[in-house]
Amino acid sequence: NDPRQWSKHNVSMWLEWCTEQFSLVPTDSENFHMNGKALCLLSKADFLERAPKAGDVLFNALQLLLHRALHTARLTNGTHGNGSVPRNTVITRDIQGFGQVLLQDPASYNQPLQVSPLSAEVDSTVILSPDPSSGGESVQGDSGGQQAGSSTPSSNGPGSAKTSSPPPSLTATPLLVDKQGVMDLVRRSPTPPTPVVFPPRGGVSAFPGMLPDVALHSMLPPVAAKPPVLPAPVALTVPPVTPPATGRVVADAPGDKMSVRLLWDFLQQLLNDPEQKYRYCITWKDQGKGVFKITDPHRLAKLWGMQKNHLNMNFDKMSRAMRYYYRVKILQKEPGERLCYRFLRPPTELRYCKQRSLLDRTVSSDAAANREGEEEEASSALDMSIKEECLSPCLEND
DNA sequence: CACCCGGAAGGCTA
DNA sequence: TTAGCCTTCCGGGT
Repeated sequence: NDPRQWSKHNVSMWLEWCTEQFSLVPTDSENFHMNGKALCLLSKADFLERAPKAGDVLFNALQLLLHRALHTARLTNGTHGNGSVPRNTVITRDIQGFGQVLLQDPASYNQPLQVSPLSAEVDSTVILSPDPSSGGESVQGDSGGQQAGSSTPSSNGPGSAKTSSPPPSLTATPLLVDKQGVMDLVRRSPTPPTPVVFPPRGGVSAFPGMLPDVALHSMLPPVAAKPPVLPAPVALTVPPVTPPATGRVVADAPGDKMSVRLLWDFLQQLLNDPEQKYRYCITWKDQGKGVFKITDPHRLAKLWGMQKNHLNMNFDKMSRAMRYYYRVKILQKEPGERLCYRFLRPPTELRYCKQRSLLDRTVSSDAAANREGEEEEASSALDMSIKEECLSPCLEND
């Protein structure tokens, strides 16, 4: 019953169920093609972007579920009754130099979760703040076990029939979402439901919606030449997620099949952030040419690690991944300047080229031939893939 | 010391 | 089971 434990199937059933229950404009379930963990990491803006007409209600419904799940977990665990901020969670194995993650009061449904900027680089714990009414939630990262409600929804597998009744995981709960309550929340919502628009920047598009930007944004200090020494937690929106047993911290990014699981995409999204929130760690040098500079390799690597739920990520490892892109001509090093790289293909091209093998083939055939026809061949292979991919619906709004 | 490089092996996911 | 995409580790170079 904990939405964080839903499978993709559960998520899509929940979507259907909500649509019917709340008489919502049907939402393309492809836009929410993710598991519960990822779903919980979406911000309200993400919801609105994926479901402009129903996102508000869906978001609030989910927040209610989450709130309830947290409450249930607390009751079940009953471990943290000792006042102030309980330290309950180690997010995952052997975190090195990672910032604290502070989960905020879940009562404010419109602001899922808060994470402080990467801090002193010494703390390796994730702290879930207590619900105002009681202790905190405790989740165990390493144990692999799920706390409260450990009978995971995965047991209600694909066998469940498509009906108008709530998905199995929902029916099991007495009342998970009160329709009126959801509508109330929507009404009381301080910010009007406004679709989020990511303006394209320059020649490179910003892949709207692919990155649960809130999650990332919240991990970062506000744009500043030098990261602040970490004051109070910055408003951040990472829902109170259970430390992922297997999944990714940030999301199985929906909306695009490549998603931000890919490094180049991640870099592009940071570079193209509409508010330039990440320029302290990565910034365009010449956007037109795709040249960018990594200004803080360690923080960038931490962010990437966060994205992939590899919290031991460092720049050495991340740069290794980047070097694999040399071979397929996605990236190249800018000679002579440290930490300076160049994208060799526009993101629009890359987005459609899901199969690296395609790039590989292209590149290797290039090598076999001579250097001259390189780009053309690569391009034509990409063109083919683009043609194929264009047959499927495209969420892009470049 | 920090960055850079690429081989090798292995993990995770779809 | 497999392919893709890293992640991790490493030895070596600048």
